[in-house]
Amino acid sequence: MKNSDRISYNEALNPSQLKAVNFDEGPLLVIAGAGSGKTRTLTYRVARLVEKGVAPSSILLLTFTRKASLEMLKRAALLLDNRCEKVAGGTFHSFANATLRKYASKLGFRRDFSILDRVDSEALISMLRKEIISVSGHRSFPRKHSLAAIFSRAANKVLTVAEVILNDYPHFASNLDAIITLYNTYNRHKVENFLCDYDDLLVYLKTLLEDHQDIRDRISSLYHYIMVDEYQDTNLTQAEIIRLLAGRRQNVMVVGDDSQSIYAFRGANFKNIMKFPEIFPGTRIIRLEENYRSVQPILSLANVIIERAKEKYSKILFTRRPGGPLPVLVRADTENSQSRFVVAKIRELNQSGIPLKQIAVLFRANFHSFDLEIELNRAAIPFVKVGGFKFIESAHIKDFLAHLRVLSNPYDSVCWQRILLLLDRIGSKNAQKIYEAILAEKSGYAGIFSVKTKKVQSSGFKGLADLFALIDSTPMSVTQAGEAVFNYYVSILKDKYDDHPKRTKDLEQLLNIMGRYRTISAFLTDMALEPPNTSFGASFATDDPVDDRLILSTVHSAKGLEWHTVFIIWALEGRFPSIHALHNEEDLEEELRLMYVAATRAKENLFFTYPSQIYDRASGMVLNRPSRFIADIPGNILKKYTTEG
DNA sequence: TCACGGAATATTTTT
DNA sequence: TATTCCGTGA
Repeated sequence: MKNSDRISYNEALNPSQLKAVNFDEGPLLVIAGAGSGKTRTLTYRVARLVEKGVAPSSILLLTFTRKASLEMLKRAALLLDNRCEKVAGGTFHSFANATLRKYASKLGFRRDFSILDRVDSEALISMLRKEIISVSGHRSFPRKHSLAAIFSRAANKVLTVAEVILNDYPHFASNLDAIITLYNTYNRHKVENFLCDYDDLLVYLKTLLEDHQDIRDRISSLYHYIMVDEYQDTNLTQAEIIRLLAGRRQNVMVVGDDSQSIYAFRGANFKNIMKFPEIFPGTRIIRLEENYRSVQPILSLANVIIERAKEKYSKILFTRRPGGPLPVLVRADTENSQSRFVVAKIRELNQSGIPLKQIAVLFRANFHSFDLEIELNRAAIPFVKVGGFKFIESAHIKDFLAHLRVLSNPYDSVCWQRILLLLDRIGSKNAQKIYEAILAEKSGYAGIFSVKTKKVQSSGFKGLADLFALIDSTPMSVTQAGEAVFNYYVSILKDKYDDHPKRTKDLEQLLNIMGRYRTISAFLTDMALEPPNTSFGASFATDDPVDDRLILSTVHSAKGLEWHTVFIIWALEGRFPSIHALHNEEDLEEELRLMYVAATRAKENLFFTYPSQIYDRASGMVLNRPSRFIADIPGNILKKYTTEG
């Protein structure tokens, strides 16, 4: 662990990186191009501050994923020593959560509030929706998924629901009033039942800092140095939180790339990075423009693509990796010939010695890979599709966790609903009644013991009450409580799913994880904010020795990654850019950046493919032109090619 | 009021 | 491909 030699910053870093790492006080904006060693720079800066004697706990490092922050601190610890692991921070959401638990009372909130993930908030919306619709009686009311998207967008962009609908969902305008009513109901319900969705965490933190100067001063005096990764992906609320935390010191270093801002649909505002110097006067700007990833032809093409962006910090990436083949644009006849071309090319590369896991196929939307997946199966090429399946969102995990969640927050209506619907003969109406009866007792989850309705006798309700009685009467460790729930739930699981062995394994693994926690709420918080992302059951069950697999991924999920060879399929006008973005300039700009992100994933080889003509059923349009982002690029930068047959 | 089955629908998703 | 939603019969 200990590294007694001094860190050799001069050898490890290029001049720009070094400037950023050695930067001392004041606001700093690092524009870090794709593949320019952004993580390296942050890591070295953490190490340097700690080496200089700055207390690790007074450094706050905020990121978007748990993986990113762990990775950086681990690498910093390797450079210096494990003091670096003590640096404060994590994700925006986990930081917000920790702060809110501490000061919950200031906001009139229970300390044991529940965190709703996307599935939970959709469930809640769906629950509340039934009441609204029966009143207003509209057909073609948006689905819960769309409703959650609208609400989240409103929160993230600091807009009203009406504005969001009129701007982005005009086809729901006829339901405007009902949707607004539902939104208000949703928000009220969350407050009354101590539920926080992801967006609330940020909004409440911002409110806390704004409304309570004493708390703001206390928190901001804790952190002498603040660093933010992926700043281009912050939304207005997050930018405001940073501003409020910066306090008088203004020692804020943000790192990002405006050209890689691709999360506007989630409320990210890439203008935050443009405006940073205005918010923090005296900002020093450092650009990292040397790319360590791609060969020159790929970089030249990427530069041409992003050149067309209207608003950006100008930067020209360069590389010291000359040579390499030109990127290729391949025109195929049909969707299937596109797939067959990709399969054939992958075979060829693989036979020439490129491991499958060094090859990725990227696409704009998840369903774009369906046909390719069929061809890959036929060709017996193993692959993994990333970003698809979410372990923590699978029903059996959510069922299990729901039983634990009502223990810490007995008002958690979403979980009660979930728990009760598992029982025979109990549907949404009965569940609602029982939930109200539990609350009426005003004795926490113990209210369940005194619930008495006719239906309740014949259903499995007794078993459920027994479970809570057991937990209530016996002092239990976290794991023991988990085991009690597990023993109760497995019988339901076996009834409900024919693949229960795999799911049971998942739960057993989850019990193992629980052993690491001292309290149930700590466990639940991590499951909501920093969950494990693989299915244990699946990895043990599919005893597959193959770990060399081709990667299929959406472009969004590919950000930050790199491969020897990258295929970008469906480089077709109407697909990429998406048909939904064609009539809005801002959306088109984002599609352009998305294409840039896609292209800059490749180290050696880059292929774009498109079918020459397809009928898009959703829009009723024929799509037959290559993506505008690469259509007119000269042949000395992008080679054109047509599949035969 | 619940359970079930068929028809309709679908951009992207770090928390 | 996988959900979600809605109508039907018990």
